[in-house]
Amino acid sequence: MLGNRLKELRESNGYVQREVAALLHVDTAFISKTEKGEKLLNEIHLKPLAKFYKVSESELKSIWLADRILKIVDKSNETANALKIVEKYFNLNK
Amino acid sequence: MLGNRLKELRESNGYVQREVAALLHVDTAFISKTEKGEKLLNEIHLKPLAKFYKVSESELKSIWLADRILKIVDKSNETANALKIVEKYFNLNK
DNA sequence: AATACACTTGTCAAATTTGGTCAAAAATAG
DNA sequence: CTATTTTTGACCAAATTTGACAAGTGTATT
Repeated sequence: MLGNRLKELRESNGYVQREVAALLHVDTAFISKTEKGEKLLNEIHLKPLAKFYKVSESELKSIWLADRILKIVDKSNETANALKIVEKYFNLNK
Repeated sequence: MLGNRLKELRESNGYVQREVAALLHVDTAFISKTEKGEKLLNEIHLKPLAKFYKVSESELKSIWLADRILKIVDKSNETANALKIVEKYFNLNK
């Protein structure tokens, strides 16, 4: 999810992975894996990426959080219920 | 969250932590911590607990999942967005 | 076909998290 | 007061995660 978005941003801006890796001071192999959704970026990388691509950090953070949640849930009623519980807990949605 | 529910179930059924600990083959200290929300139970404990208290495993699993999600989110717009993304991903709701 | 660059993949060490234990302290019940 | 229950804190092994490194694949260019 975040991987796809970042790959899209990278390509539409004409960058190669090496440049993103340099920005974040990580290996290009790691960038490859994050774009493929094999690994998740560290939260501290969201801000520099948002600046780099001129998108809101909030957008990236939302997708990043979604990815983390997706790692622990599946498509089930329990998941649907759990999400409702969390929403109610924070009284998000109205 | 799950801790409160389990404590409620335990007390309303007149058990002490030692008995629950025995059921799960763990220390009473650990039960105390899970009831206080300091530690999360392992998923494998949900089934025996559900049987023990005669509630659905699905209920416990939902709350347990919610707890795990709550550990990685906070009350923010990003959280609200992330939950929407996850719902859409699984097309839960509708 | 050789070189060059972009990307991917496998493996691994180090750091972190998870799921507990143990001993002792504190609360509570009898 | 004393016996039982619950809580606390310090610790730990095992599982997971993070990200580096080396080596591989794909594709253009020459």
